[in-house]
Amino acid sequence: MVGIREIAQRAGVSISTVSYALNGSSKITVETRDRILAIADELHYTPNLAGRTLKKQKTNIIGMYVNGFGGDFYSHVIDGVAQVLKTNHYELIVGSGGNRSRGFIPQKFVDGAIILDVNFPTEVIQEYADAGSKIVVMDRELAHANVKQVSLDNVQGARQAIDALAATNVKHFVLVTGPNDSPDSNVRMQTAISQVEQTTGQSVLVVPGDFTIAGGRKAAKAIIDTGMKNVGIFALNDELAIGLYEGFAEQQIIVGTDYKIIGFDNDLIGTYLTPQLTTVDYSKHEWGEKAAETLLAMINGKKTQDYLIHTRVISRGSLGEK
Amino acid sequence: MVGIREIAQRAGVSISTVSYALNGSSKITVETRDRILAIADELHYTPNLAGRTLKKQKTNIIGMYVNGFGGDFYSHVIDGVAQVLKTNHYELIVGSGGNRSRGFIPQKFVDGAIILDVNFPTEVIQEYADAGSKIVVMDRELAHANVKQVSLDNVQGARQAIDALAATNVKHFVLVTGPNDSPDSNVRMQTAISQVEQTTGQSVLVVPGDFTIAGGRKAAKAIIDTGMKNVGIFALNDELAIGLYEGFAEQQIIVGTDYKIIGFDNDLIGTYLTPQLTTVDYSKHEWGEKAAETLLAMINGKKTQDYLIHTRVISRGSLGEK
DNA sequence: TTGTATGCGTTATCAA
DNA sequence: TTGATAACGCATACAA
Repeated sequence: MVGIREIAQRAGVSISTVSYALNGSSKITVETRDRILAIADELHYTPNLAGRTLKKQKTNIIGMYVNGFGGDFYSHVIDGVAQVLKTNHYELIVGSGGNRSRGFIPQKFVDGAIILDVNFPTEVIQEYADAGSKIVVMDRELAHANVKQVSLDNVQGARQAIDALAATNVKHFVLVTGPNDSPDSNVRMQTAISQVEQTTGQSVLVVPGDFTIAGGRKAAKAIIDTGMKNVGIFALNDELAIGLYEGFAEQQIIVGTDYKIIGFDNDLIGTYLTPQLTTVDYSKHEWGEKAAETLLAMINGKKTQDYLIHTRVISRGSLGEK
Repeated sequence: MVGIREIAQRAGVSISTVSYALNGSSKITVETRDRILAIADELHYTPNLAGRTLKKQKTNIIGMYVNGFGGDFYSHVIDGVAQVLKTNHYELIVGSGGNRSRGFIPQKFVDGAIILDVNFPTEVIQEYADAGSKIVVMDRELAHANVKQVSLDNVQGARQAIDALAATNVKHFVLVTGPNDSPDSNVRMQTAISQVEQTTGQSVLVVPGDFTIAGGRKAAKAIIDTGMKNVGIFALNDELAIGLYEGFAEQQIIVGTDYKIIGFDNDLIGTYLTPQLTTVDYSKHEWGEKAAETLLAMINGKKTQDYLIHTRVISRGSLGEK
């Protein structure tokens, strides 16, 4: 490992002079600086991160924690985060699936963290925040001086979904939900239920799901078994909707007439279904951007506030449109 | 930041005693150890990574570099890597899209790196390896003492694809390729061409693509324009195949009769096409596992060799199978 | 069994 | 303009 010591020796100067040269200080002459830089280059010198971090107590690295990398979703969120960090000269590292790299947060190896992983326990986040780490959460509510939220506007999205369904004059409303412990699922569900009651006066049938394709398939069977016709289904995410399609297809039922479906998330696969899936969309990229911007503001001691990402319906055909 | 110094003070011992206690050394009495650990726990002590790294010259962190997180692909590979690392008590950090975090490699912040990103320049890898970093490449050939390859058996896969097409007695063979500078594309193409010549004696039409859906759509137009019928198309990846489906669909052409298609990669979306896409499959998870195992072996100074991931055809319908 | 002292690579303060 | 030196947090050889 070649360090500033070796460079200093070769250049016949002290290590502090080398440090000045490498950091572009104006305290030394241009000649010495150039000479030192040339030697550093020749030796393929790269500063040691651990040493620098130890001294500076700052890494310029942000940690992002996600649930997994599957599907099209995280890709766009991470891209949004990465873009903002890049222009602000921060590094991004991504940890997934509850591996121990979350330890980077209390160890201060990351200057801040962005969390989009329901499996990351809230108590742990709280503990880290107590210890002084700056954190942005994208998937829960958490009031803490060192934590800010950048969340999806699930309320708006659920209302839009119900309104779109109601506009097709369906007779029955069905909700296919996510897991019980998912805040996203619960907010969407509660909002949808009250929205149906307020705007149509009708009641709602709730079919429990789990945000997976398999769950949607099971839900389809349950819905068929009720014998109801002209039903509008709000699948609380697109994976459930995909499962519904599959479940209905097994019974030769085409979506869009007796069963109208609207999803949530605008998953790419929805565009490959027949008919294409109508869904609640939002900018995943923007979501990531805002999370990163908020975190950087916190780190730099600027004022910030929680942020909501707005939603909109993309009409594609699964409500029988066109 | 609470460090061993503060713990030592509270416990009325020296910092080395604290260090021994924290590292479970048997040099100290059980009582002092427990007492120290209790205090550490009470103060919410977390070891500082930079300090420890500086001393140990080892981080137990592996860096993985991918092209992006889009789609279903990287998810499985990363899972495979993560699983092996976890059981061996290594951390995984993932960098994507040419961000500067690749600097972690020469800075020795990662003990080794796994690269699956064609945009990661080979010269840079070589330079890092020259400087002593251990690296596993999954997407290119690179002979170097500090670099091992864990690659897809593109030759086997391409042969299997051509054989499957040939078995349907197509008259014409068409290849839709990836970018010129993609080793995957080039190996598959060259193998496919010679396989067609050797087994059928026929010649091959090559339509340049770029591994994207848009590229596939364009290729579909080009193929239709030739006026050929009964043609077997080997799309060098599934995204191209998806684009082909779309391009054919625009002309009301259903895949599987005049145009038979086989893809490569077994992308999830292929199962949502009609007919479902027949494709060359391989275990993405195993690919990741082998890469991680190889890297760990290198780090631990064990003997290793390059590894090939084998392939197989999954028959689903786009060759006109039932 | 515990303490003292040194060094990992870097930055930064102070003195020359 | 440059150099000597301390400090960051931790691990460990050696002394007590």
